[in-house]
Amino acid sequence: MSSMTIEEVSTAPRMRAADRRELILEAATAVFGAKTYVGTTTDEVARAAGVSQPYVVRLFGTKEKLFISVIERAYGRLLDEFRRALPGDAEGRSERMGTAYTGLLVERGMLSVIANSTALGGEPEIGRVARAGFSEIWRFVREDAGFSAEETRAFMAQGMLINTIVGLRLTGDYGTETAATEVLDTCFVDSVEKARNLMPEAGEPW
Amino acid sequence: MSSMTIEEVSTAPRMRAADRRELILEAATAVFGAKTYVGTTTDEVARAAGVSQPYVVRLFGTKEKLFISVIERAYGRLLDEFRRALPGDAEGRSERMGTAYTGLLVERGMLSVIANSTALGGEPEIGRVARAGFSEIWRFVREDAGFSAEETRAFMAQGMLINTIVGLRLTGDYGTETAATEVLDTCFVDSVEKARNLMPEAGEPW
DNA sequence: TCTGCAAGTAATCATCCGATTACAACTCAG
DNA sequence: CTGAGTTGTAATCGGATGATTACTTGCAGA
Repeated sequence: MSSMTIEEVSTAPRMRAADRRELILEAATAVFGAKTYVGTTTDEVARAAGVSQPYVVRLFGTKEKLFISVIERAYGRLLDEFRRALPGDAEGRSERMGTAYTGLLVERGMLSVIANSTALGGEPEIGRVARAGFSEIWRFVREDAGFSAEETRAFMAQGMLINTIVGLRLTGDYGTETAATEVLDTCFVDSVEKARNLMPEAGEPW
Repeated sequence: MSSMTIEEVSTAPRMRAADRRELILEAATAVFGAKTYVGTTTDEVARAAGVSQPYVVRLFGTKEKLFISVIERAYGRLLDEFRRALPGDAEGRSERMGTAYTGLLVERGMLSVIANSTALGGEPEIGRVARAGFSEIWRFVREDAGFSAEETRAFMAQGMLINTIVGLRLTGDYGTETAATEVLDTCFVDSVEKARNLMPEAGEPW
């Protein structure tokens, strides 16, 4: 009674669990994308989402289940964007889908999470989900977009090269290093600047 | 004196440090390749190499420095193989180099380690080495092998797709799943069986 | 032969991290 | 208005892991 203690806002503002889940998934995508699955702690995800670490674990069960939700959501978003890129002349389809892919860079960690998932085939649970995601994309490109097998191979390969550019943080070397300059120039013919602005820099995570 | 205790061979057979280093690098490549950089413990590497964990740390300083040695060695081996694939008619060069790349699968973890390194551009030290490795390969393909920029892009992209096939453990789904079957058929036209035999299976690491 | 360095280990430490438990506060149906 | 379910946190635990320390053993050259 003698002293009035300041009421600290120690808890996050109330929110329905479904909304909180989505918010955590968004934050988790950014953190997992920047630091890989194994390299990320549930506490970092929690802090990025503005909640406590135990709450993240309780909402998703385990870190592994959280990551599975993250990559399922990422492949889902990718399919959404590809679907939106379908309408229009068939010749421009590949380019529109490529633009849709790099456009996902604005959603932090989205591409990196997909790239990371393709390295985790050895993990029993995560591997199954990652293979399913890859297969679904392949099937979409092949059937819904109507690419030939060879066209699909080339398209997917190009996507994996873009993942590498992002993962390696090659944009920082553009202009000063030959390989980085050329790979960016050939991958993003006349949209290099736009692509560079969307990508993470070399100085650490994202 | 009353009891004769069995002399346990508790220490590894003596070896010169340089040889031991190479032996550890080989084991580390396999383990890092199977479980990623962050997911691997120095103790696992030590056991795979048949030495104690502290000795691994002492020989390389830190886990990070060990991994850097591993990826430098991997890019070096890759360049060796590419060099050996150069001689001969120019039209077959791309195919010979592709074969050289998949041939590296026999050296456990080699390709996976390279793939993993391309996701670690955010790590200050490792990122620098990984970017240098990528640049060196690009430069070789471009200058020594004489590919055009566009040919180089396509060649590298194809390599990244192969990394994905390995990382996802797609070979296990060959024949039962359409996407896996098609991607393997298009990537390894008439050498699918050979490639499958070299690749890790889905059931965990390698 | 002996001695000094190189090769190697056992034991241990401090830290980190995912998970569990127990509790607090908000909200809304009856 | 109340009480029960939902949203959320603080505290803490046990196991793992990278690194350090202190020690042992083998070997080659003076």
